[in-house]
Amino acid sequence: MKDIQPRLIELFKKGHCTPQISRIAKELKEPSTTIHYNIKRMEEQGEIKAYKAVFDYKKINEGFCTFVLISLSPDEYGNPEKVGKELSKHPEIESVDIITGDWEIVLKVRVKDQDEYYNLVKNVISRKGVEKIKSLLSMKQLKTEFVEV
Amino acid sequence: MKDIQPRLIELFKKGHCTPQISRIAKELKEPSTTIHYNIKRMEEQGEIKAYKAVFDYKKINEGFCTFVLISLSPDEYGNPEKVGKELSKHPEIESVDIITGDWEIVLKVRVKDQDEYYNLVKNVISRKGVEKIKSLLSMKQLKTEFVEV
DNA sequence: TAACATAACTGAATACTATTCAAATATTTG
DNA sequence: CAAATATTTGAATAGTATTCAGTTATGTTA
Repeated sequence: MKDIQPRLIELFKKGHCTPQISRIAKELKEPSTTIHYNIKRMEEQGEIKAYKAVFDYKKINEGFCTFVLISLSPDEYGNPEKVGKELSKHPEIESVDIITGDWEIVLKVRVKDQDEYYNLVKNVISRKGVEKIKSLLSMKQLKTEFVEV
Repeated sequence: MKDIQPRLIELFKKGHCTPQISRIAKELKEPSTTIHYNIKRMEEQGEIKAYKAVFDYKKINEGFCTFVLISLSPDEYGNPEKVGKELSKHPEIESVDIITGDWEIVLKVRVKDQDEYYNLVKNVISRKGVEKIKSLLSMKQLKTEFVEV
């Protein structure tokens, strides 16, 4: 047992996949070289950022999912990008957006359970500049990353 | 000009990609047949749901991104899944979660601009059973679908 | 509108990669 | 501990991406 799976999950979250050119060609009824040409152009122009896997997160022990609304303290209020970029580095955080309204940042977070979530909030999210947070706990996920689950 | 691009985007949002087994094998320094075996098992067990592309959504004219908090009316309050599943069908909606707290459902939505968003709220989101909504507008996306952008 | 330049498309040849298979090794179960 | 099951692996095969050169379409300029 080499414990390949956790390493695969780590790689697949961010990329390590590639388009299925010939299947797309068949489906769109176009020559595969034409599909190839168009895909490569989209990659060069930066329209496509990555090819990655979507998981059944429950099955890979990341079934505890929350949206975290963050309010920044006055001294960091004008600089949400700095805080946001720091948070982006953490693998448990799926998305980081700077938003308008009552809150400055919204995160989507995936961890195993409440205990892990508590630790993440304590050690990562509640950092300098974060004044208040509100967690919306996902009870059930019907669609994620454009994929119905 | 065959206008391949919009068709590619549609396909890539949900799948039509595949793992790069030999590159993963090199990176993990394991035989590619071992990698192949482990990936296929994860697929069979349903741990991997899809292989898909992540876009620079601004560049593909989906730069207007919001989180939509939905409150259901008393008659649909006990049945958020029905409403959520309906909403899941729409290609502009990236994710649908049923949540705890003051709101029942949270969506992540991607459209071109404010006009398109207005139409989506009017024609799709404000349906029977949806009592009140609150939109959090994403000013800047630092990370999405685990990919830093 | 004609001449030119550039971008998009495509078939054939090639290089690369996934997949299959059979055998070896490791792990679990009774 | 024996038997069954799961995992790992190299070699052979099947399948797919990529390259290249030529063609067609589109856009630009005088």
